[in-house]
Amino acid sequence: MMVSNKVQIKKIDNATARRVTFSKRRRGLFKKAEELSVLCDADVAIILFSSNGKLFHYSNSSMKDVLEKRSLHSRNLEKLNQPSLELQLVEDSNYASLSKEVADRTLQLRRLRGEELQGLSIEELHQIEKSLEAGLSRVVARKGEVIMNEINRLQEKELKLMEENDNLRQELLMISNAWTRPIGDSGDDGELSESTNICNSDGPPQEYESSGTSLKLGLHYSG
Amino acid sequence: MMVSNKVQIKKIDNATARRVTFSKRRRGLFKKAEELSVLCDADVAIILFSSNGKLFHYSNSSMKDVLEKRSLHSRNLEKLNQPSLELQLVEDSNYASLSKEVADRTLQLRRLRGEELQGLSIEELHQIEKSLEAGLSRVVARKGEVIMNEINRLQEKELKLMEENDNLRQELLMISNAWTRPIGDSGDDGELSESTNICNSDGPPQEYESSGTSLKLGLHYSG
DNA sequence: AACTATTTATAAGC
DNA sequence: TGCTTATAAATAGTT
Repeated sequence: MMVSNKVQIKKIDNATARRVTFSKRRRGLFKKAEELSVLCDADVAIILFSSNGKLFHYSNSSMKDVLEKRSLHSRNLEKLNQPSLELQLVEDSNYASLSKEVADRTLQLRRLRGEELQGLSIEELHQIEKSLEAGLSRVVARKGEVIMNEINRLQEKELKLMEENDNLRQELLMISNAWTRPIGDSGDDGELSESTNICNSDGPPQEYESSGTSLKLGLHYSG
Repeated sequence: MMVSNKVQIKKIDNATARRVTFSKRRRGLFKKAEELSVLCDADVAIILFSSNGKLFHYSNSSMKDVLEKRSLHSRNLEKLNQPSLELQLVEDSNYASLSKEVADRTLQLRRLRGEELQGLSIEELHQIEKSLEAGLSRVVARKGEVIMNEINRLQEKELKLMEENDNLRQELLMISNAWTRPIGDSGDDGELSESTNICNSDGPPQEYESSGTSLKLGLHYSG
């Protein structure tokens, strides 16, 4: 018995059953909305017309004023080509609540910057102070993380560059050896000491864009 | 495991979990709304802002056309008939920029709370830190002001009350003197020492609502 | 409205 | 994000 088989999602013909289901599901829907707004810190508004044309609505606190003001004294906007009350509600509340959110968040931001504090109680000021301290400690912690990451990255890069330097020095040494018994022509001195301006191991670290380890000097030696 | 114990309906602290739950429950909510509208032939519209300020909405078909066609807003329903295309565009961009502002401020707020910091550079983190420090110092300063004001206010009130006390004591003294040579009738002892339960200068400070300094005891003495 | 068998939603894990 | 699954929650049908 009870919920014997899957409910077909189609219009309920029996008017009484429809009213009952409407009531139950309306409550369920509003409850879900409430939970969503609390759990996820979201703002939600629901406007609902029964098949008899009766209006219901739900909204969590921060949207409440707008919706309620509207639905209570259903404003005397212009009547002509009235796009129906419900749509006005939706549209107006959309825009108005958006405006409200901007204003709200702007005020919060300014207070976090230490502005617009007049009229706040000691307790409220204390709350803001706590919030700032908490945020500050998180930001500082995060900065520390990022800095450590950066340092690690730099250290790794340094290591890599030192390796690369070693490789370069070794290749240079090989070249140097190759030049001591030149095969090709000319001979305007084949002097290449281990300390040249091409690669000075004592100099400051230079910016290598990870150029690989093979030497490309444009010199062609054959050995 | 899984949904092991009853879920607490309170704000989810973990930002990631909150986003996931928001997505899931948003889908659930919209589904419920859809079912309600079909089963019960109702009209329903839902407007939803995530905690990041992002806008979502649902509406069943009979509300949908208008909602979507007019991008769910248009501030000036006061405008006659169909607002011109340009006007709608202006409104749309107004709305869009408003939306953007909400998102923007929301992000700023969250970062000031130490959330959503991933991907920020050291410099950016440093800016936020500076901003928090500046805000904190202003808030703390303001709190100091408010506290000092409160202290001053209390001190002034204390002074005033002490004055009032003095006046009351003096008046009492006068009454006391008056009673030592009674003019009226009877004589059931006119004993009124300086220490009565009417005004005991050694008692704890009492809450006087600044009742002025003249004595109204309902006693009439003639001297 | 209250009750319950059943369906549905969903939190946690991956 | 999407899928899975154990469990909590919603609810259809009946009283």
